[in-house]
Amino acid sequence: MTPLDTAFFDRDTLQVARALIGKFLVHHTPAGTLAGRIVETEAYLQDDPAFHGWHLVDHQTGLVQPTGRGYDLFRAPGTAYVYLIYGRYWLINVVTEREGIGAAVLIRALEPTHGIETMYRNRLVARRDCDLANGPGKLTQALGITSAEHRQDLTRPPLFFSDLEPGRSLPVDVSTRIGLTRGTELPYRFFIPGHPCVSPGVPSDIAAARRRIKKGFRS
DNA sequence: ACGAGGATGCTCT
DNA sequence: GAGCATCCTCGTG
Repeated sequence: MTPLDTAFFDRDTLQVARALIGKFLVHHTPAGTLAGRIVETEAYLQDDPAFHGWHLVDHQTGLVQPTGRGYDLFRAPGTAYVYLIYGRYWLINVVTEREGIGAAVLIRALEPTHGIETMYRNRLVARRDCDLANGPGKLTQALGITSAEHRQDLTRPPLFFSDLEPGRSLPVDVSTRIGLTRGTELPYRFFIPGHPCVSPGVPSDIAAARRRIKKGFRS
């Protein structure tokens, strides 16, 4: 289980988000090794209204205010950015591109492969293996990831990425992202088409279009 | 199957 | 005070 190194994350974020599909997220915990194959990711870029560091950037000059939670997205490639959403769920990103550039990849879904029994204990509502980690809040629950992992170096244990199937190539599709109100038109989501463990969410622009149709608007 | 609504706490977009 | 890169439950069909 060799960790992916800093160089893997120190490059174009869309490339990293695509390359992470099929890699594994591994967490060594006291209860054993918990891991899964990554089947869905999203990229967040410095020049992106959905990016948590967007308000820190002067988009004319490129200068960055080094304050607040969002600044952790400008740290060294391979750093964990873990935050709480809706007061309830932890989401994990890995920071990309060189230090000082703001960008990250959100891990959105895993196919559980190691420590599945422990994951069921971490997620009592799960009925099938794919229910354990088919969403960004679910996979952190399954793998025991919380704010304790925020700003950890993800290029070394206990929490890291690994290529456990070198040479294997999987199909990857692209779409717009899920659960957003801004940046909804950007094609920054990557996933394995038809994979049963991809999250059930609907891309935000498609969801919005459905709501409009239901209210009686025409396209 | 699917949709509506609520939980819950941190950040400031 | 508003908004949020979510998930679960409960209602209806």
